[in-house]
Amino acid sequence: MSYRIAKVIVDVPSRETDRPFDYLIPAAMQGWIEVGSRVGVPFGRRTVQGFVLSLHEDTEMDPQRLKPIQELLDLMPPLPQDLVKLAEWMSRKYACSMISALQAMIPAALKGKAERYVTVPETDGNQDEPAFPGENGGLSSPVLPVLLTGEEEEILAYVKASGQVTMEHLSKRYPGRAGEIKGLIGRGLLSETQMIKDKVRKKMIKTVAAAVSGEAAEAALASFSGQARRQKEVLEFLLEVGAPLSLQEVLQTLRVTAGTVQKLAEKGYAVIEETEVFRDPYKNRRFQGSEPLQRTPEQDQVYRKVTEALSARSYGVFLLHGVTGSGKTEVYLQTIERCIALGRQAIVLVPEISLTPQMVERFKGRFGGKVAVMHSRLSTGERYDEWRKIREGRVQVAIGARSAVFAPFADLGLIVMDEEHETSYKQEETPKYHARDVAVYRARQYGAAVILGSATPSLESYHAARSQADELFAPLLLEMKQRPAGSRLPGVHIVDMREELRDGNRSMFSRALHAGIAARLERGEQTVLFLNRRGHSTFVMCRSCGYVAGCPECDISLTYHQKSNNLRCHYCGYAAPAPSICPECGSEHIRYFGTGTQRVEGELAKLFPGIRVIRMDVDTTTEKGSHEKLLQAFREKKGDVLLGTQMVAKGLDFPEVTLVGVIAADTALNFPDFRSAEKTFQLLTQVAGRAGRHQLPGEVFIQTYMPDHYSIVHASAHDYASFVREELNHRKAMHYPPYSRLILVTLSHEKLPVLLRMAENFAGDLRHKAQRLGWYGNLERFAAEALDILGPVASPIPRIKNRYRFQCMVKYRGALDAVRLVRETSAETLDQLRDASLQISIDVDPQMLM
DNA sequence: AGCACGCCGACT
DNA sequence: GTCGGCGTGCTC
Repeated sequence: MSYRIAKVIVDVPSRETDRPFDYLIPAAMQGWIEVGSRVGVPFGRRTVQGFVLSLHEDTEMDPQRLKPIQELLDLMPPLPQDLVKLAEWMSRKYACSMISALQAMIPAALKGKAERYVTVPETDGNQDEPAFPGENGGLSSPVLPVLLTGEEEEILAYVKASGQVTMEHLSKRYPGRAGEIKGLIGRGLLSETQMIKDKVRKKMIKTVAAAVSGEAAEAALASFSGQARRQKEVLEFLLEVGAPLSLQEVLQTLRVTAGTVQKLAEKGYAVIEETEVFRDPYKNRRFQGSEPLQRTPEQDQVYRKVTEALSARSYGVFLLHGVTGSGKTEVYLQTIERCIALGRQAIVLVPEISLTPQMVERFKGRFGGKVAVMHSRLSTGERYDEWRKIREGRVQVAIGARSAVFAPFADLGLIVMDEEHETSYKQEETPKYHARDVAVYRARQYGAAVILGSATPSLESYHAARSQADELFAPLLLEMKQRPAGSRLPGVHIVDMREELRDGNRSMFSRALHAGIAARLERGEQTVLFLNRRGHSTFVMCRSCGYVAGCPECDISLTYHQKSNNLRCHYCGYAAPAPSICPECGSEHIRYFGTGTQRVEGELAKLFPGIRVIRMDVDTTTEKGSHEKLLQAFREKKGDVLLGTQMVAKGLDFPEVTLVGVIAADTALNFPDFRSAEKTFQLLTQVAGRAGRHQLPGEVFIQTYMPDHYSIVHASAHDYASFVREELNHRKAMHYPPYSRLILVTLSHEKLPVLLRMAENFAGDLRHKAQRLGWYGNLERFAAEALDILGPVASPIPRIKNRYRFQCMVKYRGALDAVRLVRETSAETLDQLRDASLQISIDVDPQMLM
């Protein structure tokens, strides 16, 4: 049986090309082309990269019209078959194109682009067979006495002399002569070929090894006269080592030249080979080994449940609700160990922000060379190599952020998702997937286990575990409530800032927090101060007229960057120098409202002269490694206070921190997002978990203007269950997730009035269709299957990059295929309106409503 | 997305 | 007269 046809998804990001195209498989590629292969195919008048979706013996197309696959780009298909299936599922679930789903699964290094080459065709016999009958060559002019201009002669001669030239190089050498080059190609005097070129090559090094041994080696050594002393030395060295060495290394150690080694190789005494090497981002790091700890009874119970599923090779999702400090990581490590012992592989997902060197250290320490790390700070080449280690089965564990969920293991056994509730698991760009959903789907494919770990599980996961309503996603709830001996949850005090103000304290520190910091300074203990970044952006405002510097292309205020003294838009990248007088009224009272953290830092310096503050925010952590350096400094007690945003709340463990202060707990609460209470609760619980993890008892102060808000009250009591009960009641009443599902549709256009009309049009169509299906408007009646459409309304950021934005929110419940409805309606709208400026973006299960 | 074809304005 | 503007249509 032979497959002659391959269905290929081409790398052309457009709605019309988001379907498979049929290609012939050339005889020479038979058996090499597989599902998941990356190929170069002719597409229109150019060559593009594509992925093989499936293989067939036949085609529904006219076989005459099919073109053959031009090249196979990798020996091993970059995508195993299961990932191709996953991509199909993703494109349905998230309304994204197949190519964007496939692209998300492979490292950027494999996003090849065609490069054009020009050669002089061989003209020995003057009747050139056209490469593809029926192609442009069909009518090719018989070889007439051609008249060439001097310019053309020159180009022709140059190409002939060089053999093969890239088009890029040629047009650089002959600027403005594109017409001539095209003409030559058109007349068949030059021929053009295209080949896909990868972004990165495999890194190759030369190695040397002795090619002789034993008696032959003795004889070889003896054969050297006094002339070739250096060669003899090299051979002696190689024989002594007895294994291949990098050429570089040999040259450096023996202080010889490459020529010497070359000579030795020519005599047949040594072999020089090209070997590929893996770029190792952790090459110069040593990791301290670690041994499994004795499991506590709680840890043991979790361990047993998960490993049972592992041994049975049965799909299972486990929601591990463990309080901060209950030892979740140790459970992960031990279950992974078991997974590896069973001959299977594991993926560890962590939020980008907590993928710190400490985290990597723990896994490298336990599993050493069995671990590949996928970090966003790696270079394209490094990422590619870590990925290849996974694909080629050289490692058993992959640890990384969101995209590591696609790690191409052959027999995936376990996926651990730490801090399961984090919003960073949802990708905000296309494909807008949620790593949790992808993890669950993959686990079903492989009969694998998923551990979702968190001290504050997302309401979606928790509710799914409690209700067991969803057959596919019904996690088993496992709890770890105990902290290890010797550490207790800290006492949490809520400070009512309204009262402070009433009593005449206008500072950002309450009297209690102030006293707390003072006491720590005296005792030489450390403090962590946390400031919610939201609502504390660094905008520029004129104090006399109220002017705020905004982006001319986006309806958003510009952010002040201290380093470059300019203003930038973080949506479109617009930058302008910071003004010293107000452009509106000319006043000099224009002020840069520094980051919240800068202001807090200033105030601390005023209140506690000589205090050493380590500030961690976007300004101080942009440089590579600065994050780690600041934490290291704090650990070495080079600072009294660690002051920062989100990033100080994540999994940090400092023995000498006995005080944690939250400057303003409610900034996030005032956000118009139905998850704001949940986010606040999660954040406060995280932060509160930072104090007193070791021998010293800890204390937490939460400053707020809403001391009675349930998210604050329950966080301060470390009471997840009560918070969830209350929050779920709200969600139910409002028909918000987990009692409904959401799809956010954003329409954008250059012209506001046009957009308005089109958005109304779209929403109207959507309503009609939903009505016809009998889905529409039943949400309020608590029907099992119901759908509602809100909007269109202006998006929270009404204009980005000079494009206006309106959005519709689809809320639905039950097993309706609402995504399909939205996708089809959006396609119809685009087809009917035929307005190139209109864009429709679909976000399924949106996390950010802002 | 490209890349070509096709039909109307300001220039040697 | 033509060089070149970008509308629109297609890609196995």
